[in-house]
Amino acid sequence: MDAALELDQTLRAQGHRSTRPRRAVWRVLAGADAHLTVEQIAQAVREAGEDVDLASIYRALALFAELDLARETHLGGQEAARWERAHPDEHFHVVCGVCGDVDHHVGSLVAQIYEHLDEGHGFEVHDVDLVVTGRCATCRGSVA
Amino acid sequence: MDAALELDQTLRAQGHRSTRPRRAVWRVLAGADAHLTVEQIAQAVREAGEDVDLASIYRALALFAELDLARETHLGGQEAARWERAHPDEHFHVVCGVCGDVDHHVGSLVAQIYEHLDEGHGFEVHDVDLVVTGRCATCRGSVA
DNA sequence: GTGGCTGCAAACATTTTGCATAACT
DNA sequence: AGTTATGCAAAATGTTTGCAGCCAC
Repeated sequence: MDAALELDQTLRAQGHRSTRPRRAVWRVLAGADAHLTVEQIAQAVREAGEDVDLASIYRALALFAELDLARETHLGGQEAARWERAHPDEHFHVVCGVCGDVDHHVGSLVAQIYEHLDEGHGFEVHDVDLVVTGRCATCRGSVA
Repeated sequence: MDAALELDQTLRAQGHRSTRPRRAVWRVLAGADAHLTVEQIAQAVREAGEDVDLASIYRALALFAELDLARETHLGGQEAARWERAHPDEHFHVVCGVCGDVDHHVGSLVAQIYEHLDEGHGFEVHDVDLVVTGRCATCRGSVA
């Protein structure tokens, strides 16, 4: 239970409480391989036998983001936000508009952006949100 | 009236009509230097003496996007969408969280992303949405 | 004249908030 | 016990849609 420990310790270290809803949300987030909407998290929590109110999920996620445990991403336009456990490595998202698949791309691009803005323009970068939409190789091949 | 002509011709070429609301929205979009929310566009249209319903603005913008006349961007999280006239050059947005200023950065980064994904992974890129948040040089200096 | 477009109002989806109660420490 | 966090419900926000009438073609 590595992830569970990380949650408990991080929460306590900042004066927050380790509660059942927070643990339930975290368990889903840490066990998921994909980017989940809040609705999907709610459903996964329900399927795990627990029940957490949507509002509490929102509050838990906001707290996790503040503690750098989770990260919010907006893949499409006004679509619902997606959440994932915070990864130490910088990455960006590649979304296929046909099959809806979301890929992580870890590379030097994000780091390049940091450098470019910091050294070149004196801009202190907090966050880089890079979403690429298009057609993945598989869908590209199957249609034409 | 260069922009006005572009609108009329593009609309007609695709079988759409040149209407008063569409022209009003376009005039604002073409004359603005910044990224406007739909609400801001509505206000600007009103200040210009015309009156266009919000729904019509949404519909006009959706059409403009389809015709590659305008481009939608989501700067923050669940904030309202921002609109700007489509520029031929690829650029990305740099947002200062302190003063709220939004900068355009034209550079090779976006083009690099295209190449990287297309040649390296067979992914056909439709769109690159890159938003960088942080503190601009001015705000960085004034606070310390 | 006709079909696309607009305005209005109502629906929708997502996220936030107020408050009484429950639960963690 | 003392608070902090939760659940519930209601509000806020941004965007979409159905439909009757209007306007560009």
